Amino acid sequence: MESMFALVDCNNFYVSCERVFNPKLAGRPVIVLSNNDGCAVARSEEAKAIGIKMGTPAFKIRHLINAHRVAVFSSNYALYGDMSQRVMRILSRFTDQIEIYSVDEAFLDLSGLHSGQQPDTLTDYGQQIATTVQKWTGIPVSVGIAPTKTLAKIANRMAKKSASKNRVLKLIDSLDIQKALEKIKIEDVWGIGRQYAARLKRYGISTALSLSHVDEWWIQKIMGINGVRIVKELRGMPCYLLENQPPPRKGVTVSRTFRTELDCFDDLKAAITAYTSRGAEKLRAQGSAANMMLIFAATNRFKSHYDFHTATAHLPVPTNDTLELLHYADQCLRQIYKPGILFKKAGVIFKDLVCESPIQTGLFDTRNRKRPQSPMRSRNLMQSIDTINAEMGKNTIKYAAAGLVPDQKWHTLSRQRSPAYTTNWNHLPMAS
DNA sequence: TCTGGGGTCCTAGGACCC
DNA sequence: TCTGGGGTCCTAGGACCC
Repeated sequence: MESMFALVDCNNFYVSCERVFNPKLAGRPVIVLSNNDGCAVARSEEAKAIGIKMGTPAFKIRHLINAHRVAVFSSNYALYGDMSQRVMRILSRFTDQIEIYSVDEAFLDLSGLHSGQQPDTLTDYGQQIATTVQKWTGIPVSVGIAPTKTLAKIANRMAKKSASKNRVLKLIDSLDIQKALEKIKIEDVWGIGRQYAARLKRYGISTALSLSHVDEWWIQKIMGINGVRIVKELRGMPCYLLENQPPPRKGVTVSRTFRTELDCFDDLKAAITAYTSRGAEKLRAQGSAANMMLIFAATNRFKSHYDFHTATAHLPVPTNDTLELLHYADQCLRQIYKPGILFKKAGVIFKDLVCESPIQTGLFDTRNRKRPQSPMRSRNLMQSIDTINAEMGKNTIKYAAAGLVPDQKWHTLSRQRSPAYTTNWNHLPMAS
């Protein structure tokens, strides 16, 4: 059976989420900023049109924001995460052959639909998907349909640019594919970033079409096996399959930039405590336990002198117990902290993850001497805390070392966060 | 003054073993 | 003590993604 993929991608996702609950934003330039109100990470079409580029720091576009009355939002991950789930649930009604690729994109396997159908079946189906998502969530999406994921990415890109209201585009006939590849710049091909684009251009390869014609041996030398896969995919031979059930993550990271520089141990410790607890929650949520943890703290990377300090702890037994992890986090932090250094960012990384159950208790496990709790009791405690925090809101229960004062120096800054419309009863929008 | 966060895969090279 | 080749495992770094 011939393969056929659809890539469904939400348009300007974070901005669209804000617009759903704030209709006055329609037609206006709107941007959403990264953590700490740092960089523009989502832009409405109007914001793109006045020259706001992806990833630009907010302070560098202050003049554009003022001149064009741009609506600016801090990022609101509770809202975007919830809207993402709604979109994905709707897509799942169309097929169970779905791969949730990111917060705002999913691949659908439509090969069953493709074989022996009327010529327009696929386009109609794409329209139906786009219309349903828009109607039920208010989020506009584009749909690209093609025989490989790489071509579906390209089809999606072209669908977004098309002026028509229904943004669905299929690339199936080889002549259509040729014409499309000719228009796509090499750096816009999925898997070709800045470095490879520059290198390929030096060899005169500047469009997706010319990339599709290169010799496989040659591209293997330049880009390794992934280069070969990209070339084949551009020719219509699928190398990347639908990943229906994603494997558990191989590592878990929690890190943040602080709103100001910190040199006080207690502030840094409060931050690391919060990140460690959050990381442990993530481990438990995916049923993993860590063999190793790494704590890092860094100075401001935009200053002339940059320091990046790390310390690692190998855990005696794989664990996802917050109290135990906090114990090692503290040890690590004491290794890297030095008075007088101005830290701007810190984080925790859990690696060498294993499946959490059954808990393997090593023959020489001395954990019970250091930590009076039995593994079973701690597991029940962690479960209770996770349940309470899930039902009553994040940080209903937290660790005292993370600090009890609401507004701390290490917290991220978000001056213009919209309400949590869909996940907090107190923030429900009012009809007036 | 002000510059995000969290992932993946691949490859080359060194250590080690037989 | 000298000599050779080949396999595996691990790690760091580089590239990419959203």
